[in-house]
Amino acid sequence: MPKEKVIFIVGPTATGKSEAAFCLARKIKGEIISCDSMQVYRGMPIISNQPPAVLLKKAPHHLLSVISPQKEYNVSQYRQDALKKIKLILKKKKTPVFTGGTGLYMSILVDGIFEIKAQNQALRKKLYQQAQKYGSDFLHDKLKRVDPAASAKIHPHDTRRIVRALEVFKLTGKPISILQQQRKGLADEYDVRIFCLNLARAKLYQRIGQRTEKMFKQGLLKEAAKLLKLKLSKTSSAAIGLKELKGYFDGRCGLAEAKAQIIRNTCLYSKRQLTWFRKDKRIRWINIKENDTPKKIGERLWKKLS
RNA sequence: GCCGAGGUAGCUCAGUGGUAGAGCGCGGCCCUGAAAAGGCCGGCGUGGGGGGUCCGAUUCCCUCCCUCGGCA
Repeated sequence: MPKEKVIFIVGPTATGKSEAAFCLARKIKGEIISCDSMQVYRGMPIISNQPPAVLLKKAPHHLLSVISPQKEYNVSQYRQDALKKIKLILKKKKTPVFTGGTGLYMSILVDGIFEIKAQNQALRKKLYQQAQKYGSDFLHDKLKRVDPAASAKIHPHDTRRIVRALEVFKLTGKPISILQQQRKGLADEYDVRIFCLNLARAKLYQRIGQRTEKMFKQGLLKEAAKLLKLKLSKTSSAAIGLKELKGYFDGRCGLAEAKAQIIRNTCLYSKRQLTWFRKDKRIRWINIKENDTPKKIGERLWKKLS
């Protein structure tokens, strides 16, 4: 029996993934699952650039607007949510079509993550305090003693990963470098196809600028103001646009400057996304041109599936 | 026209008589429970033009050009 297909359409932001995924899903009786760390949040459709309402109406979309922006969310939780959706969709004899730009989410789905629950906010907080007091190198030395492999891999300044590695070790008594080898993902079970949409760099940046303008026209300011009144979680508050507009609302910079910052930070983000995707050799690249319509891109994807 | 300040990286600017740095940008990379986050690497340059002093000038002197502020 042939393996069931699970499709991923990834790529840097502003390449038209949502539309292309929609067109493909239509052709193959697929249902779309978001692979995006921000679109899971409610109340931020503009800032997180969710697919337009027209598309949402015409095809089933999953994992959009499912979490309160006041709540934390993470890869592991995403993975569990996504796995449930896959089963649900396959049961209906339909094909899951993931689309989004969060490289880690994709990779954790495709390749897996270690299942042991090892997270403790209090411990984490304590470790961060230590990092601040004695420096990240201090914690890095500590890690070196319990998990030399991890410490060799993590840069002494990368506080996040050092803290995480120590947290896991303290909670489980096992080195994270060992646990990380225990992973089983979709690739072991399904016929996973990954496509990455891409544009010439200059065009990509140009589109990001255009899209940012569009977001403002759609009511970004209003949405951001509303969000900023809430006590946002660490995760949701990291959305590009929020910190920049907060500066504007607080009178620390003008609107034009805030907008320029949003565009710049989005371009930087898109570059990091590309780095992530480039290293995954399973990805099939779809180079798109300025005037390619979503329908045309959807067709190209469809042809590459068979 | 006169007086003052200044012309150094894509931008904002620092510095030095022994051919130049920082932040941002730009490019590349890493990534296993915050990932739109976090971290690492790379200087990408006819030092406004010309002349002079000097072993040696981006640095000192002269001159021209340009920009900004003040006075006319």
